[in-house]
Amino acid sequence: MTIVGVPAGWPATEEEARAVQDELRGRVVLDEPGPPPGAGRVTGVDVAYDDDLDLVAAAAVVLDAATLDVIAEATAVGRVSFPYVPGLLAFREIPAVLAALDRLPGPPGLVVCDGYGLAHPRRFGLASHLGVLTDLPVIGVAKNPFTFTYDDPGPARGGSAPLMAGAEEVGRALRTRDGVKPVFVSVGHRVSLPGALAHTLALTPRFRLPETTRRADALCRRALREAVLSAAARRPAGGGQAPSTRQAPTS
DNA sequence: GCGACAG
DNA sequence: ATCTTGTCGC
Repeated sequence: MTIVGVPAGWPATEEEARAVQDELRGRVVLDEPGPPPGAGRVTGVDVAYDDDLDLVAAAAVVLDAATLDVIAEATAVGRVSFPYVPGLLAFREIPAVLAALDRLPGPPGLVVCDGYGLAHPRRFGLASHLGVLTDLPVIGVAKNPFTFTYDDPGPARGGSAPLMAGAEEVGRALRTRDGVKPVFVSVGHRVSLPGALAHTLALTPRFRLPETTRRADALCRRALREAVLSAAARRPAGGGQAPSTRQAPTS
């Protein structure tokens, strides 16, 4: 199995990463409504990690937007490309996600990712970054409010309230199921906020989280397990093979 | 300065 | 994200 390396020139420090965000931020497109919900394709992307083995596994799962049936899926396993730093999540996830998207047999349509887009300290979260690099329509659906504030939406599915960064609305807290904690939706690239909300509701007929993220989450965990197992199998230590009897290094 | 902080 | 047992409910 091929292991995706860290791209040449990938930021190595937080300063470099922030500079990249500042440079790419201007390429985000916010004046397009995006594809209509409930038609065409919707693709979920997600990533799982094994920090000990320095492995990251990404998955992309394409659904028929009308039926939510799986049309296609792809995975990629790579080297961890950046530590987790709040505000710099994209640098940790994007190389593997791009590799998984590349391996899809057809076009992804709208992409839904875990995390944020516009709702970001520098207004350039994962969903925006992925959108700029692929020019695909992308939205972000996060499970936590990050540093933002919001008033509780109405208790019924469909209720929403502004997600605020100070006095600026950067997304919405959206109740996708009656009486269940909201999710946090923000625009990534080439999709309007109402469009992002409509897509999120279309993807949550049964569960709090979009069907896209659920499928992608399950697939990337599976891919990571298999990568960890095959890595262990290639080494004597935990792979069930005879222990190595090498000479201790003489200093 | 300290704490909080998507995944 | 990930580490983790049992438990409540459809």
